[in-house]
Amino acid sequence: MRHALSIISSSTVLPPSATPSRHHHPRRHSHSTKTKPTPKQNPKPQLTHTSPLLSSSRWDNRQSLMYHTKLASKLAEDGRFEDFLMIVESVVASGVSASEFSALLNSKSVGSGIVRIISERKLNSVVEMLFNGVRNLGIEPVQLFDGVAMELLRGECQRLLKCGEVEQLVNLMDTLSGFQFPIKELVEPSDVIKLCINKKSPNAATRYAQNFPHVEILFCSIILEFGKERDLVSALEAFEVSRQKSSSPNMHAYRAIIDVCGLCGDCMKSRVIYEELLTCNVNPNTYVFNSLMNVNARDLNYTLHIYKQMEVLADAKMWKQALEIKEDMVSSCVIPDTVTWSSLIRACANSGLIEQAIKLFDEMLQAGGQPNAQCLNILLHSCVEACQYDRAFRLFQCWKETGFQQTITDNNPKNSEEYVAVDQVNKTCCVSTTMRVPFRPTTSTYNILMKACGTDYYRAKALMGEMKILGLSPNHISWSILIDICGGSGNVAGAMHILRSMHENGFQPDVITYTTAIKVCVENKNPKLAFSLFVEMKKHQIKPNLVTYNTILRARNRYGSLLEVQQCLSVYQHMRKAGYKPNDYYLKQLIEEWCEGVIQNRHERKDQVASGRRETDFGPESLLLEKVAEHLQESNGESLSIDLRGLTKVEARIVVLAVLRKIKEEYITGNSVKDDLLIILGVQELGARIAKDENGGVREAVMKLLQHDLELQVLSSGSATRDNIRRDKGIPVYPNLRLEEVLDRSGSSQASGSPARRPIILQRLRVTRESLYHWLQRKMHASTR
DNA sequence: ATAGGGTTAG
Repeated sequence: MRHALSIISSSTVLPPSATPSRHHHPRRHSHSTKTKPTPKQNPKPQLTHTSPLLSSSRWDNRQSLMYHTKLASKLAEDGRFEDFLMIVESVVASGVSASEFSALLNSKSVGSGIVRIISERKLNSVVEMLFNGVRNLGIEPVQLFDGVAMELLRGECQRLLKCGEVEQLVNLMDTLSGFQFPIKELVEPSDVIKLCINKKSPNAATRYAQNFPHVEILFCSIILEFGKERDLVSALEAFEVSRQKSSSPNMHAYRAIIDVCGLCGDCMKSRVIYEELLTCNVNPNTYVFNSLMNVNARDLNYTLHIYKQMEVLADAKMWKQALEIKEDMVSSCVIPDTVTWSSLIRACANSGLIEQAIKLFDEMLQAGGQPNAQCLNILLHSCVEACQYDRAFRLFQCWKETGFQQTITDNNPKNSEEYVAVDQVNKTCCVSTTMRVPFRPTTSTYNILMKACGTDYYRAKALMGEMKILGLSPNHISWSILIDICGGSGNVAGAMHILRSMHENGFQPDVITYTTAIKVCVENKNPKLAFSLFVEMKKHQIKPNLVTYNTILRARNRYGSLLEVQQCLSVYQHMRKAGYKPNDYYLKQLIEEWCEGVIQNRHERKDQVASGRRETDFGPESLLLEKVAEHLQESNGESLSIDLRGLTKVEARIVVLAVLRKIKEEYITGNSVKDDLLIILGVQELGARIAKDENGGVREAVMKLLQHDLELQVLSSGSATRDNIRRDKGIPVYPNLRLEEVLDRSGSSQASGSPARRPIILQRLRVTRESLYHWLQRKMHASTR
């Protein structure tokens, strides 16, 4: 075999006819008797990989393709993936499209090969090698698995689960998910996690959890599950991983581990964790506090101490407790300081309680508190958050006029006498000790006020001028806001102008600035400009973040051209490469809409879309989008074949429509249809009965779309179409590597004992070039009317 | 210890 392979790797390629027929496996002949071997038409051997056997006869090509397909399948079945890859590689190198060849492969063989490797515990490195290999050739590993192969793999995973082979199972999941393999379909995630818990393996549990988008939630449940088992050590280990893996502190995880400390009777540990949280400068939320106090309920002193800390760390929804504390303080004649007042006000403001916040501010003044700019800014910001822009400006006006040396009011100036009167009373009530010093607005104040301008660009601009008069300098935040407002008023050009003028003012736009500008373009339906900004920011070494990606992909409106959809898909792919989890939901919707645009009677379709069937009918994540991306790539223009395997019927429809839309776009730009359109539905052994539901109704759905909706002429594949497989492309031939040789030397019992294997045929459809042409004609005609 | 810009569906 080594010898054979060394010949393979040499560059000399001979046509199959050069292979002595006695070396062929007899079974193979029994299937090829239909066509008599034609005499050598072209005895000249092909010498390089780069010039495939285009001149060889049709018979030779088909014959040798089938031969290599069988050989590859056999090698895979024996788990000899290195040799397998070599075959696939050479077939692809000869010009056969990778996906078409993979469709021919007996996926059951590939599946059982992998399963065998798994059982031999050699799995990870081998599977990884195989998957990387096929991926380099342009085949997604998942394509190697059809229903039967998946079933085999699933069976093996279930066995590992039953036998409690945690490490092996999780290793496998890790490897597979690295290749976008739908691992959820192999074993129930909760079962795997349960097994990890039972085996006391937090490491395996967290490793597995990281394969899922909702990893934070899974981490929490792992921590809690260990807690239920009273296994604090494992829970802590899982918590540690969750802390390392999440970019920002996950309060849910903190709460979970504190609860678990309680469950396991180690309240001191919970305190340590809390202290750690504080040293990271993180504000725990109410839930964390509640749990902490519950766990430490027996130690009243500590609980009280915690309770006191809460009043500084006032967070959202904590206003109630905060107010209670304030009451306590006031009733015990303790006057809170400015920071405490500010925190109290923020607690209310964050909960959207502006009335309460303003009331608190009033109280603060009455109690002799010394307000400062931050405090006012908090108040102003809460008005802006609640869209009470007028109020924000009135408050600011009041600030400018009085400097808050007396009680403020944001009500009508008419009532101010009344308030002054109240103030007088207050002044006499409170021991008038503190002198109130007026304080100046800051850049932040103006930034907040600019936000309060809504879409009034000129007002915002005037504020920026006022800022300068006061000796304050606008910062990059001010500029970002100005861009946002200008764009919000529909003035994209103006927004771009501001972006450019930032440089002159000495400011570098940052991620947020660019994201804002991109948002402006997207909202004003200028995706082209949005993409150019996206390119520009990357050129300036500014890394887009999740918000940036979401913003540019968010454009919900219909994308006009093929180019725009291609750009969109490429952003999507970049995003995944950058390690962000894209929200497929939007993009799927966008792609679907774009594709459905090919159909004329859109009103009819809209109802169908509105009926809400689509959410339920999508297969493994990202397979659809990758498929569409693959088919819309410009380089793909020549080969008109669509591989629908692995897709649901809804997805299959979208992919077919995408290709049709691409054909249409190209037709408009002057490129007419060059060939029939091939649609690969799946593989099937010759003579085997087609199970109706095997392909989930994909065939029916696609037929309905093509024939009924679009009135295209569709030819179904039978055994007759086998002759057409790659009739125009060459197949490499390696006379020294023979199927029988593989069978003989592999020593596999299946090899000699198995019944004759049937040749595999592609189940596929062919849409004729003529009918596509007519369809385009009809469309053009309809659109000019 | 307190403040300001871009986002997130079901």
